[in-house]
Amino acid sequence: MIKCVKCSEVDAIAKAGIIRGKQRYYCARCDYYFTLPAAEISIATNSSRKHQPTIVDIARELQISKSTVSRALHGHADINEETRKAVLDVAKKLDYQPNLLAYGLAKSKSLTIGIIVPEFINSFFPYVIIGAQEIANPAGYHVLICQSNESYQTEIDNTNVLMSSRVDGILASLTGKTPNVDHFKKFERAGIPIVYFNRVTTDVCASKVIVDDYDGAYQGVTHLIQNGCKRIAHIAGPQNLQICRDRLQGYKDALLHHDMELNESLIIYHDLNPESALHCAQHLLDVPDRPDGLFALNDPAAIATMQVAKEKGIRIPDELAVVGFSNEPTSALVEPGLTTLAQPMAEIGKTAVNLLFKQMNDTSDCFIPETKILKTTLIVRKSSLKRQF
Amino acid sequence: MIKCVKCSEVDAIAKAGIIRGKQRYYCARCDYYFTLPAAEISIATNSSRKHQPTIVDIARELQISKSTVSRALHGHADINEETRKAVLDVAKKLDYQPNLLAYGLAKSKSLTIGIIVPEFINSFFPYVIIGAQEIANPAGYHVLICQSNESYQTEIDNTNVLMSSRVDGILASLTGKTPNVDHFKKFERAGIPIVYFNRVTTDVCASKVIVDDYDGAYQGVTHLIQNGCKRIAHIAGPQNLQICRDRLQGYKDALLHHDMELNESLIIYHDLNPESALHCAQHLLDVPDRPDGLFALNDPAAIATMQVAKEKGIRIPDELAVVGFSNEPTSALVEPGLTTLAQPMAEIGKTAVNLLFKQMNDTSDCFIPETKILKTTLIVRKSSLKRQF
DNA sequence: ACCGGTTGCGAAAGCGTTCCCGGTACTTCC
DNA sequence: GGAAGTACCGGGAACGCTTTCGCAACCGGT
Repeated sequence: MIKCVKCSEVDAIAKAGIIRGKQRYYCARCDYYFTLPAAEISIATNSSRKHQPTIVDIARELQISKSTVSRALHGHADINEETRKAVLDVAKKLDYQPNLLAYGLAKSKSLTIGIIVPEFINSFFPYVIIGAQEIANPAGYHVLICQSNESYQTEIDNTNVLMSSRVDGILASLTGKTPNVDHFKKFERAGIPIVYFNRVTTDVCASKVIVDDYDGAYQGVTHLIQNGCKRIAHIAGPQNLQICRDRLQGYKDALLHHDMELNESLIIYHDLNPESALHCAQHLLDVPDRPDGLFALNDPAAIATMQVAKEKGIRIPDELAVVGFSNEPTSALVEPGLTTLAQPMAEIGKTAVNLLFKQMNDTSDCFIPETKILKTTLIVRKSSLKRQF
Repeated sequence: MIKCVKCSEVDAIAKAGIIRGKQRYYCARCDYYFTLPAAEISIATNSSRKHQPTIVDIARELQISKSTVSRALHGHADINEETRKAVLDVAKKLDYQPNLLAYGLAKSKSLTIGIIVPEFINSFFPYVIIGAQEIANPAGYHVLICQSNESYQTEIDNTNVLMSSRVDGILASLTGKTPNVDHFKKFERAGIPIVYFNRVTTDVCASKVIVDDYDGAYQGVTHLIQNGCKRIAHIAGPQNLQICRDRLQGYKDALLHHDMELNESLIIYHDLNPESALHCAQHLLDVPDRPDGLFALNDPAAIATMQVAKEKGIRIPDELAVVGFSNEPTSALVEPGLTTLAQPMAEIGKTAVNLLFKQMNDTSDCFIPETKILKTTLIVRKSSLKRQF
């Protein structure tokens, strides 16, 4: 005996097909289609994921409205001190944790900043990230880390992930293969501020944090010259990156200003993949007229070269003096210690986040990007001090 | 001339105080309080944050409902192929990116897994994270990385952040100071699966991924014994961590099984802070009856000891043979190369995520935790091969 | 003509917040 | 004693999405 769920009519009911596996009925009297509720099937289905307390739970417990709870939790005005305390007590009792997703949806901000780095196996980027967190966390922001793994496609994917996550700002360091920054344009269009650091390009108008790469390279190469090197090679990076062009230029200018000849065959291009470093080193040390000095664009490349040199029995620094870039912790551990240009890694992260915050809080309609250039410091170790000199 | 916004009465209007800076009126006829709307003030306020396209935008463009758009975007059934294509086209045209916050709110899942690590300066955890991402990303999950910086309080804070972010699962490796895992219990209560890896404790019933630390330590110490060491020291870790207890036990048993005496004064406890490593090394090498072999609980501690030994002019391995643990890339770079027990780092990450997914998809009401124990491999380098032996 | 069944889509209820508006009750002041 | 002002609180829309369910339109077989 089927009763219409609306008019409780019994006689005017007709079957009206099957819908989603359930019998459908039609009540001719009230012209209404309906199916019968699934009769208490699975009252407690799979409730493995328990209900997390919400402000509504707190409100119910205290018999007040959720607006009041929300106000209380945020120390808003318009709230009685006693009420506030009561809310805070219940919140603690229920172990309430605000739902950041709901918060983000309501406020159109996620309290998250995204960081895209090419890798974090070497210490450079981890240190930058730690610096960034040191500023971001106390400000209530947390950090979503994406690594592009030196892959252009992954970098694009990462931008989409961060876009979907509705991050409030971006810190980015490009891969060596990124030909353009079109995939970052969407952040600009969406009004999401972005600060590039370290690996930047010139063809974009945005805030940047870099070190004085030209100057660092110039210093490093000059140091090699002063230590008696006559044929100085350079492991350069991908030329899409400004950082690599600057270091290359610093190398070139240092040679020229010291009246040394510039030999293109002594410049090798590294694509920043770990394996590539070894190939560069091999190549470099295999040429007939071997260099007696090397300025590498980063410490891993310098260290890789030192390893290969050792295998070949080439003495460092006497037969080959080496200077790296970054002063990663490892450079102090290798034998001999690697002379290198220290970058203020944590400082880079901090500066970048500060720049980002500045841009996020900027209310003027036309924001003027800023470029911060930090200084490098030459750290002299044994890898560059030729004995016979 | 004020008109009541309800009944348009003019005469029965009286002023009724100021509310939030605005004049309030009272209409005696309809017993109604009201204020006047703020008359078009700031039509275009600060719209620096542009509107991101939503499914409603797509729906409007195609004159269909947002339900249909949602279905189309997810390749649902109940959708006409043509409609689906049209939706996809418009989505592409508008550069639509789904709002993960809204998605998460609606579905009560964030497609995010949280990872808590004590640090990521050394290479171990980065490699684990990369392994984890290799499984998580293709499955549509992304990873929220928190580092506790070896601080118990920060670890607690991190659990709260991850709770608020409504992550769908947790991978955790504890600090050396974590006395208990009460702060992780909330995940259990909320039904959020959690897998501990590497730095685990015994006092919790959860899935774990570890390596056979006991066996690794046993192998390492045996190797030292076989290379002629008579007095083998051990830099041990905090005893709240099972991993450290196991390595210590492996060390002890290896000595006992080879009829060597166990000298408690040769065991030094490292709290895992970077500076502490140097203190341990100093202490170890300053004792009058210096050890001739060292098994360190990890590579950084082993390398720190090698550094200190070098400064003191102690020859490695002849005067002090050293074995580390983990096979971080640096251990191959130091001089002499560090003998160590290789951990399958990426494998640990992958296994942990797989275990997590297994638990997330588990529908049975009582999940049985699993512990995966991976194998270590002894990598012999020069730091342990005494010449005169 | 009617029933059984299929296909495709729309309406609307949530998800957990925030925040704008009203509204009540009370105090203060002329 | 009435108007002005203060202190608090509740209702409800909005954020962008998923999902359930209702319903129209159709088709084929009796």
